[in-house]
Amino acid sequence: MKIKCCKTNLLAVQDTMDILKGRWKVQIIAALCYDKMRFSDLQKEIEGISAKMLSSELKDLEINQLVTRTVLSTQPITVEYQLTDYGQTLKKIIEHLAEWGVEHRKKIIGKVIEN
Amino acid sequence: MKIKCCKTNLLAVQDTMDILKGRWKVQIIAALCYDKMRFSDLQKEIEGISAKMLSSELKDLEINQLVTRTVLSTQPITVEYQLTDYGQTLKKIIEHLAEWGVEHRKKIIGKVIEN
DNA sequence: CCGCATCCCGATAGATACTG
DNA sequence: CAGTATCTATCGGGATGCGG
Repeated sequence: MKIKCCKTNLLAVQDTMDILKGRWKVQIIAALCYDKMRFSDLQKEIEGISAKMLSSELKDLEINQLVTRTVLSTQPITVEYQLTDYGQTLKKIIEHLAEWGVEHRKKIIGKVIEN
Repeated sequence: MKIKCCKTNLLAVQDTMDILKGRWKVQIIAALCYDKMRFSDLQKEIEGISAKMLSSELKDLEINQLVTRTVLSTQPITVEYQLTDYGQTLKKIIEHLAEWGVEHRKKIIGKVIEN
């Protein structure tokens, strides 16, 4: 598909960003990319996130049908989150973001060494 | 490059998102993807952005070496912005975001029609 | 273990007016 | 035309405590 530079595409980009907005959503999706995870494991995996934010961000993602929430009748209760098929369609984007981030960090480190 | 689900990659993703964060940066880059543009044209192209935001977001992008700023000695003065080669490396990501946004909108519209 | 409720603060960004 | 300055409203998100 050919993307042209016009308002339609600016809006399309914005639609996507609206769903991924906030400090944590992309990281949550990235963490779920390769496996379902429990709430507490997600919180360990994602450095610095509070339970409140994890909970509310997951709810947003659930509303947008990117993740499913499964309550397990363990004692005490545990909850598993997992990407939906639809959520999986974001995987490629996440991978690109990660690759770019890695390259960017290299570039920054290179600069630091130069000086 | 193989991306694994580990903290390193969550951080890499976050590095990228930090650079693209805020309501407007991605749209600005998208607008500049296929041509350099003047300040006023950018403001027309990007629905709803104020001069203040456009100015400060462009400054951030310039600091991160994603765009260049060129003052033309016209009367009155005009300023052109254009993606750097480094900024161009974000083009693929933007395209993916746009494609996903288009698909997502289709999905949403489908839902609306269903109900 | 999971997650909601409340309180609170700093960052973000909109409106408006002004300048070289 | 391309910004800057100021003022304000809003929002993200941290801390803490409670409840199922």
